Amino acid sequence: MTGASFSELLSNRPNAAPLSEDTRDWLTKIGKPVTLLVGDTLDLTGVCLVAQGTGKLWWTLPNGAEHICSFTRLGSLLLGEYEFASNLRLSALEPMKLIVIQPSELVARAGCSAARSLELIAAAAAQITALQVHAAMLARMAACERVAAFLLAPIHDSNSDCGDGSLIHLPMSRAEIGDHLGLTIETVSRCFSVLKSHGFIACPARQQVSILNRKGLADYCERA
Amino acid sequence: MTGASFSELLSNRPNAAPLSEDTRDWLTKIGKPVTLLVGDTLDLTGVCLVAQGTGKLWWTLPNGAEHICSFTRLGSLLLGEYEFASNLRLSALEPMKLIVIQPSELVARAGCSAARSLELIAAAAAQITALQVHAAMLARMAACERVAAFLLAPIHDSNSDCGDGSLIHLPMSRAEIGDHLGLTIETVSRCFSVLKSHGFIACPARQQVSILNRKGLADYCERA
DNA sequence: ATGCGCAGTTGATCTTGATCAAAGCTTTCG
DNA sequence: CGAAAGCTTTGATCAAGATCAACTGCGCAT
Repeated sequence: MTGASFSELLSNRPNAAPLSEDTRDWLTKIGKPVTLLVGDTLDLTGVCLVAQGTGKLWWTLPNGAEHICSFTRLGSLLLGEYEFASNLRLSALEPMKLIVIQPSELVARAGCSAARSLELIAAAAAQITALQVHAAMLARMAACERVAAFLLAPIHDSNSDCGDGSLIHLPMSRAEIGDHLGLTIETVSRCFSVLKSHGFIACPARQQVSILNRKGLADYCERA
Repeated sequence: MTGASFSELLSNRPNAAPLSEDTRDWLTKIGKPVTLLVGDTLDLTGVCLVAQGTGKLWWTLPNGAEHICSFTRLGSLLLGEYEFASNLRLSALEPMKLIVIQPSELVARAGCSAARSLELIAAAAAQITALQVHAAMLARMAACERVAAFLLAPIHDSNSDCGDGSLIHLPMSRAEIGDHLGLTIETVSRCFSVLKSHGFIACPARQQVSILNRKGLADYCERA
């Protein structure tokens, strides 16, 4: 028997937490605003809400290599630093606006709102699911399939209609895509070429990808 | 520059959530007890607290292969199913006792206890960190290093002193270890042989591993 | 006790992706 | 406009791990 399709699971990959307007406002009020320019890096020391721009969440491995845990997008709630010192850093790939909330503030100001806290739990649970899917992808999918899945991730859909012909802006380099997917620059590039040769995508310009056949891309992922 | 050591990060890998006695009692009260025999499988439909035994948390990939997200241990709080239907299943590797809590119950019964909710958030954040480390491991570490890291994971330390000479009981098969680490049965077996030949471990009996040189194992992981 | 069956180990070969190397493009800056 | 630097792409080779296959050893049941 087979399980849920990857594309189905991937579409549940919002590290953009499904927070309500109310909770976003609340977090914005109790947190401190931070602005990052492209290339700026912030050592995360607490929970962080992304109010604008795309960034990469990464840490340095013992051997000095960089591993990108995830790319953030508008609305992402970064919870990984809630209480551990895992050396996570956030670097801006586009100009970013953040709200940084110290966990202690979260506790002190939560007051009596259980509903609000439970919304945060739901957001965290969504991230757990997303990370489980990502781990399965790293463990099981071939290189090109990972790249295909990466292109289908909703993180890219912010400004597009998500259908065939939609144009995706990729603010990250091939190296960064590789660092996220566990591949080298060269392999990522070759995978793009393969997906192009299948007619699934086109690369009209640097950092831009056009999805020519979304269904084809999705099916391609399913082989894993 | 190099980041935190893997073994350091791995030691932060409690999918055993650091829940307080009070919160565990509360969850036990609002949840429903479930008993699993070895081999029994439960479709997870909510949050789940592990009160006894070890299990595997897994789902089926589109191609029919099994991917094991994690092995649970005493005290694990399984949150991944909080609101998504990601087809996660829990199978018992040892006799298990569980407390299954419906998310709706969690909301309805949380009452006014913000502190309690925030403790759940902390538990979720710990899992997020653990999953990020696991993803980095899958993306970057070589086969033998992954197996070494797996043996060092605190999940195995329940009944041992954690020092050199400590004996670990592994209730899972080579195939299951491979399904968790993204490796085949054969590769896992070969890695065990390599670690034995280095004098890091010994396998006195089926499903048992003796850690002869914990420091050596840890250093071995750091090469990644 | 004998034999069957399964988990684990070991060996040989093949494939995928990493590594090493070189050549195109783009963007930037003088 | 032109040179330089940085991405990206493509090619050739190599190595780690998958795959295919055989064998070992232990547990269990007849």
